[in-house]
Amino acid sequence: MLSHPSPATTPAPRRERRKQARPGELIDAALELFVSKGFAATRVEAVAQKAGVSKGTLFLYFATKEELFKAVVRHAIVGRFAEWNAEFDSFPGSTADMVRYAMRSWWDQVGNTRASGISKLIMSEASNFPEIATFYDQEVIRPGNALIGRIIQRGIDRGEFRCVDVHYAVYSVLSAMMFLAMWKHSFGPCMPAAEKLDPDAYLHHVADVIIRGLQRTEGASA
Amino acid sequence: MLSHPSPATTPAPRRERRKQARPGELIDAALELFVSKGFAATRVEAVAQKAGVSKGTLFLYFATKEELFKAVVRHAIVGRFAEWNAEFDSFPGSTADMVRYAMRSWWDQVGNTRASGISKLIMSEASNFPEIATFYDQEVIRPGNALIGRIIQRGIDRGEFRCVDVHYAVYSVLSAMMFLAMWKHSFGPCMPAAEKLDPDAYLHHVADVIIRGLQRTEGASA
Amino acid sequence: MLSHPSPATTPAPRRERRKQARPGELIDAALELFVSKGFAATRVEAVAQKAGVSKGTLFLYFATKEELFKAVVRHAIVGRFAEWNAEFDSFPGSTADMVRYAMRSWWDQVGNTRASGISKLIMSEASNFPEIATFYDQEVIRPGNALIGRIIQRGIDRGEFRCVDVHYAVYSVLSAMMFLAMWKHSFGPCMPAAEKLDPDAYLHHVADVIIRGLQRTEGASA
Amino acid sequence: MLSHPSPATTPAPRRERRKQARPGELIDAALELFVSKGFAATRVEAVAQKAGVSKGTLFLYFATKEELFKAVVRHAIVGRFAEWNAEFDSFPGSTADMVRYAMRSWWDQVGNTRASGISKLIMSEASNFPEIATFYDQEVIRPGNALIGRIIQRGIDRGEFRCVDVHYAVYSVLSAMMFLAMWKHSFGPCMPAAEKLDPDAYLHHVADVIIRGLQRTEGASA
DNA sequence: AATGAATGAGTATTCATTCAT
DNA sequence: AATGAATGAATACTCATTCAT
Repeated sequence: MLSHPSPATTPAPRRERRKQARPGELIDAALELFVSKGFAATRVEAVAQKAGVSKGTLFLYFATKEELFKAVVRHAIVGRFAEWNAEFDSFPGSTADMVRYAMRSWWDQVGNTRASGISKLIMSEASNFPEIATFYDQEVIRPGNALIGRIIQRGIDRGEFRCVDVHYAVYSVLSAMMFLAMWKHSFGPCMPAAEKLDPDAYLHHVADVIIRGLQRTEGASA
Repeated sequence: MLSHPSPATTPAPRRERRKQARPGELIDAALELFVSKGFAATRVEAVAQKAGVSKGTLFLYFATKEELFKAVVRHAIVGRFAEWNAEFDSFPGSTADMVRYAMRSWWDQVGNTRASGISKLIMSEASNFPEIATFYDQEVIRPGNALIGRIIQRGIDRGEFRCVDVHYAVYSVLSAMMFLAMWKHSFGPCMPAAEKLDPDAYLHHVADVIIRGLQRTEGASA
Repeated sequence: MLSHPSPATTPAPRRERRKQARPGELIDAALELFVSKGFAATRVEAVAQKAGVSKGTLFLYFATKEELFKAVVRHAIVGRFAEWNAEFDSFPGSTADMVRYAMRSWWDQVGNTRASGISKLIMSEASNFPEIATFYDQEVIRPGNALIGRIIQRGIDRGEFRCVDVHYAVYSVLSAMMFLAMWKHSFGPCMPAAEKLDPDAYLHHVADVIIRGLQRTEGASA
Repeated sequence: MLSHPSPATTPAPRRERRKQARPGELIDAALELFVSKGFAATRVEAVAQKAGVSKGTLFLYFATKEELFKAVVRHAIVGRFAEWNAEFDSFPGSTADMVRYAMRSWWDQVGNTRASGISKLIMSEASNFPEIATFYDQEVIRPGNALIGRIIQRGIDRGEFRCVDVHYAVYSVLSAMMFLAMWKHSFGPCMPAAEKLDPDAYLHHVADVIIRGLQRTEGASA
């Protein structure tokens, strides 16, 4: 705001970068930072820098830091559920295999992806952004729940699984996956190599327990 | 695991002349705020106010906001493990009952307490406070893991459980509890009443699946 | 004093392909915005938009916002004084009529024009742009003063007016006109219709008082 | 926001000032700067510095820059009208003297005071702060108008003044004072000494013209 | 011990200005 | 000539931290 005669202010010769600077790159950068540092502790400047653009450019695409946050969440919710539901309808094998397949699928396509950070992010920030939590619940949690529920119901219908309360049985599977996602983005990075939780082995063993726990048996009681 | 003199969970019944505003009250207030808003988004002034003291007083007891944070975490970790280990050594019933008892115990004494927020807090802030994450791992995760591990091992030793890989089987139990704690402090508060997850039913059903999944059976295959 | 090709005061009837978006349109747009919002609070983008061109184009014509400001002021000062001076030299009627005529002329050709905003603008920004204030003083104030001064002197010379101190008597006329210009661009727009100051009536009555105040009389004392 | 282990950040030992830092000092400083630079071009930091406090302190007393602005305006409107109205009711002399006295009074108590900057400020910012302009109109302009109107009416009632339209005659007086106030804060400071408008002489001569213009006479016509 | 006024480094956001197209 | 994406210096406002009382 040069409001005075201005004694020849050098206009500063800048440039350097020239690009499409797609909002996508900003969202990617933001996702990573939000996930690891949280919303409040992430500086927009850091996001811009990570995306290789200037602070100003970020605000060209997202009016506020909060808008950026919402965009990050929305972007990560590329509902894979339609696709998964279809796979489910035509799944040929046993329901036990199906549960295993579902968990692996989730891991390969979501859990082991940067997108899994969203789960942690949402859980961490839920009380700061209730509307987003609600949105996430409807767009992700509920459909995910429904999908798992249908799988378990199939097991029951086909006589493979016990007559469990589907509503709660779902959480056996869900909690296992969510825990892994959380872990990966919280303790994961700061554990010494020796302590690291191996996701594949984790999924294998935990799925095994869950499946046996759901299956029909002759023996076993409380 | 309610660790301070204040006997109730009610918002602190402030007596007239609150001489000696104990750091405990500050820690309680801080815990609640850190859990719901996160470290960065919590203002020390809000903590002080919630504790009924002035901002200046807070700094009398905790040199920095970060020290306050550490104190909150340390304070919540008054390892109940020794006690639990003792209970375990003399537990009379079946290992299945023991698992159920352990999960309920955890819920009654930790999960259903404000202290459970610590889990969420640590997970959320782990990457911002790696040393605390490490500390928490050593003081809480590892002992907890060990305890659960001993229980499962007992089941195996006594022929009640299958010969599972104890190291991973532990996570079946752990993930179920951690998930509940996270949920309670993230989505829990913003779900409509109808959608609310009932912790007791959750624990009951999930424990059931896990126990059956661990138990020896004659039938059941992949 | 409408100084650009655009013949009307209407918001510029933009033709299809506005090739050659003349600087004049930018100056018009800038004048309006500077007058109502002030220099600092006016965004160049708003000026460009109002002129129907892009921000970049504006800088094609004006190196800086400050240059634009100067151009606006300079442009509005196409001294009508030569013309008025000529009219004065050949004015046939009484000096009282002449004063009235001068005030009406000013109103019709300047005051009631968007150009009158310049007065307000300069007064508002004088301390931020002293050189422009000086410039304005020399190009507008002083000539205007001189012109009014000559009129009053004529009245004195012809025995129509008292022997007042011309230097100060001038301000009786000047202040009346400046006040009207300021009012129009400040309170004017935000007064309820009922309160609005009617410029014609204002000029009529105020001119009347001034003229009688300058005229020779037999009675009247302090 | 120290979110990392923090490698011993030097907490910066500052202090230096210790005072009552009354909001009044901030308002004074703000008045001066707003008047000379305008609202937008005034930096809050400059205001704080001029008041001898830190930026943070300013925001301790005024939530936003705009609140500060409003406080400045409100503060300057210490309605002197009650007092003036009283003086008017018991004024012993001629109405001509009264007009002279009123103008001098205004100059001594307002115009020649830092408070006069408010007039300029309001006029300059009226379209950016319409609500304040309205407020000012009601609290200052209207009462001022009424007061002058009563004086003129007195002149008419007592046969000293002609039967002018009081509503407009008021502006003869008002415009003269407002012009002086504006001038003082705009061109005043940037005129060479030789050119300076002498307020006393200005008021004297202009008042003279106005009074004669209002007074009853035997001669004089259009 | 306790307070709360004061501080100033830090951060989101704006906007004049540049430049490849 | 004209554009509009990109830039980054500038500025309002926040909040952890200090210190006289």
